[in-house]
Amino acid sequence: MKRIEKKAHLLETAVALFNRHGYHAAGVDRIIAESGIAKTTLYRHFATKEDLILAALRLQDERSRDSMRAFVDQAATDPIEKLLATFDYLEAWFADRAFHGCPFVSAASEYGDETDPIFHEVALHKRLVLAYFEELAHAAGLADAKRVAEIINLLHEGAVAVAQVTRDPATAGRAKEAARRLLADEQSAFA
Amino acid sequence: MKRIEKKAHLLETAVALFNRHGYHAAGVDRIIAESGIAKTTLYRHFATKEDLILAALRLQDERSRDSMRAFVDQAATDPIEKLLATFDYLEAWFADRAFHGCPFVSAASEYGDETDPIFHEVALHKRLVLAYFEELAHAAGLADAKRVAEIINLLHEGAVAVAQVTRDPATAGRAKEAARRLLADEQSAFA
DNA sequence: AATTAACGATACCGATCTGTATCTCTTGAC
DNA sequence: GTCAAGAGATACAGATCGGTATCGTTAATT
Repeated sequence: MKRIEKKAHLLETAVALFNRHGYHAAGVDRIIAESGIAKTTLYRHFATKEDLILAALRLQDERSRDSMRAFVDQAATDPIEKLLATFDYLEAWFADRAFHGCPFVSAASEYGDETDPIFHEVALHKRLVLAYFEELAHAAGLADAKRVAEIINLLHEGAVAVAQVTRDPATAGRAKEAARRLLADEQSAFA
Repeated sequence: MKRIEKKAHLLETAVALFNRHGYHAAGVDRIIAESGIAKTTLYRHFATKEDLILAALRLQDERSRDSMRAFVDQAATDPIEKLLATFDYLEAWFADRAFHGCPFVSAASEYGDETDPIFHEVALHKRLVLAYFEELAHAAGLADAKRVAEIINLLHEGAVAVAQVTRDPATAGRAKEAARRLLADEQSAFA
């Protein structure tokens, strides 16, 4: 395994353990044991555990937003349908055995101080996701794209939190139905 | 301070520290240091840290459901207005400096194993809150009270998650507006 | 008032935490 | 082929984790 592959493998292992056990509970020793890579190597790539957490969050930020976009693009062309398709993306995520809630919300729970770099990274991710919803709402020609995006975002976050506890992927479908009705309202208001 | 007061003080301190720093990060040593009570005393009242966490969750379960009910009862008499008033309760919660997200969702993040007693306690709380919404929806004479309750619940959880990161109490108002429109739909469907 | 039993503060236990120092080995350049 | 430089594994360091044993003190009962 090459140097860069080790770094990637380390990150993947860290992401999995952070998501399953939380950021404090998943220790560096556990991550290196699971990945089979030496601790020295880990600390060569990541100066501190905080750096590792930040890298794990950044990786998941890019990956999740890219894959949601890809999923949505192949699911629909109409912007309104794209907004609704984001909930199908959620449903697939919830059905994954590795789903244990939103890793960003979990990070915000464990590092809730607003001055913490980890909290900052979480806030950044959430802003980017919201911006994506707003982009879709704007493309749909909705009058108040920002407000619509916030509502879609609320339903997303709610679905994730509910599914985290109920472990029921159908939660996404209920959020989608609510979104559909709210979007219909928005459209008819300016028909 | 009497024995029972010490136990209560210990619990209050634990609740505050768990919410601010998370369940793993808030160690027993920190809790006793902050409360000024001996470790022996803590372990006389709570066999393990897990017991303390469970007690903290149960306390917050009772307290939060009781206070939400009290808030709602003094805010409105009509069941639909009561459902909407739950969002005003959220707004007041978000505005509290001690707000750091839902302590139950945070617990589920750190103890995500479905066999964990802590996870079980979280699931119980969430079921009870949902049952309250369903009770209100039923009292409102809505056809599908269960589905309505689930939607209200989605908006609640979403508002909490969003407010945890944005620290914006107005989030509750946006969720309330969405709820109002969805409830109007429900009512007009059977008008 | 004497005795007993429970309680609280301190010191300590082994395990685990993040992070580092050491020492060996591999690998690439000349 | 030789030497140098960087990477890996191991052992360890200091701090903190959850939990306990010891011991002094308080408080209730007879």
